Amino acid sequence: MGIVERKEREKEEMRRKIVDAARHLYVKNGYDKLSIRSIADEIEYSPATIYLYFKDKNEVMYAIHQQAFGKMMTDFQPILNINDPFAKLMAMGRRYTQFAVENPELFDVMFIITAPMETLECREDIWTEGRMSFNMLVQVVQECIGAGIFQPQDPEVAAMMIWSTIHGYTALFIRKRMNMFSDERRAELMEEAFTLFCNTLKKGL
Amino acid sequence: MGIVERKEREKEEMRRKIVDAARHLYVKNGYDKLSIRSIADEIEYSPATIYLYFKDKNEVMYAIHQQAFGKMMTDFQPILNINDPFAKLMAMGRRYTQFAVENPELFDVMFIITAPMETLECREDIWTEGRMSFNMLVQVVQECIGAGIFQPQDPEVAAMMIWSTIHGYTALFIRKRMNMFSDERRAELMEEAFTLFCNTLKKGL
DNA sequence: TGGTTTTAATAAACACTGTTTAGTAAGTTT
DNA sequence: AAACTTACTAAACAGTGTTTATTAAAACCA
Repeated sequence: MGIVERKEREKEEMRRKIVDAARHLYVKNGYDKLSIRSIADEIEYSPATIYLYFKDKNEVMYAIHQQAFGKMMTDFQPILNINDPFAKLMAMGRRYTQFAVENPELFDVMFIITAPMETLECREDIWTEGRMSFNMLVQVVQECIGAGIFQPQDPEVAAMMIWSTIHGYTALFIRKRMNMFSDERRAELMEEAFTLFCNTLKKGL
Repeated sequence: MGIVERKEREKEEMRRKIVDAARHLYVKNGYDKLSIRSIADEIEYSPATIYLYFKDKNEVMYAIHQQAFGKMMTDFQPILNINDPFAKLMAMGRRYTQFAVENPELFDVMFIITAPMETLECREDIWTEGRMSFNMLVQVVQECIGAGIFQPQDPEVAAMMIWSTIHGYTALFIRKRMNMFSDERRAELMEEAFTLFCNTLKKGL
C-alpha cells in the first residue's frame, strides 16, 4: 500500500506550492509586505493551513533562503570553469554584486534579513548554505595559494577578508548607505573600489 | 511676547521626549518590537500624539539614527588624537566593529535597517550623517597618502574599499552570517581577517 | 460493508501593528 | 467675554502573526 508514500509526496508538493507562492510574492513586494494571508490567498487555502507545513513565517523565509542559494549556485556554475584561479576569484566577486543588484530581495534573505537565521537549521554552528558557499570561496583562495599568486596562509582567513570586502560595498549599496553620492559616483566608487581591491590583493596577499 | 518661543521650546522638548523613549525601547527590544503604541505608553501620551511631531515611524527611526551617529562620533573622538595616520586608520576600523558589538541595535539603524533611509533627509544624494562619517575616513586616508604610507590615489575610492572590508565582516557578524563557525572560530576569523587586511594595505596600497 | 479513528483544512478569535479622522478641551488673541 | 487656534485623544480602519475549536473527508479495521 503506497498510501503513506503518496501522502508524503502530497505533503512535499504542498510545501513546494507554499514556498513558490511565497517566493513569488516576496521577490515582488519584499519582506514587509509578504504576509501569511497573502500567501494563503495566492494558493487558495486558508492562512492556518500554512502552519500545518511550516512552524512559522521564519521557516517560510528559510525555505526561500534555501532556494535563493540554489539559484546563486547555478549562477556561479559557469565561473568554476575558469582556469586562472585569480581570474576565477575576481569573477566570483563580480557575480556576487551582480546577483545582489539583479535580485535584491534574494540577496536580502540570504545575507541580511534576520528572519531565516532564527530557524533551528541556522543555529548551533550549522548553516549549511553559508558553509557551502564559503567553502567554495575558500577553495578558490586555496588554488591561488597553490598557484603562488597568494602567499602560503590560512585560506579561511583570507577568504573571510575577501568576502568581507565584496559583501561590504554590496550590502551598503543594497541598504542605501551610499545615498550621499549621486547614482553615477556610486557606481564609479563601487567599480573602482573593486578594481583597487583586486590590485591590492595581487600585490600584497 | 515670548509665547511663540516657549511654544517652540515645548515642541522641541516633546520631540526629544519621544525620541528618547523610542531609543530606549529600541535599544532594549529591537526594531520589530518598537511600536508607536509602546512609545506612547512610555511617555504617557496617546499614540496619535506622536504623529503631531513625526510624519511616521520612519522619521522616528531617522531621529534615533541621528542620535546614534552622535554617539559614534563621541566614541571616535579620542582616536582623532592619534598622530600616526595608519595607526589612526586601524584604530578607526577596530572601533567600528567594537561599536557594532557593543551597540548592535544602534549599528543596525545606522547601517543596515532601511526604515531611516525612507525619509526625505536621506534621499536625493544627501545623507548628512553618512557623508560626514565617510569624510572622516577619507581625511585619514588622505593623511596616509600624504605620509607616503599609501600611494597617491583617489582617497574616496580607497576609503570606500576600506569601509567595505570593515563593514563587511561586521555586518555579516551582526546579522548572524558567521553562524557556520563556532563562537571562538568566529572571533578568531574576524580578528585575523582584520590583521591580514591591515598588513595587505600596508604592503600594497 | 459499517463503524471507528486519523488526518487535513478552516472559521474565528486573540493580541497585536501603523496610521487617519473627527471631536474635545484648553490656551491665546482680539 | 467671545472668537479663534492649538494640543490632544478616542475610536476606527485595515492590516499583521499565530492559536484553537470544529468540521469534513480519508484511511483503517472488524
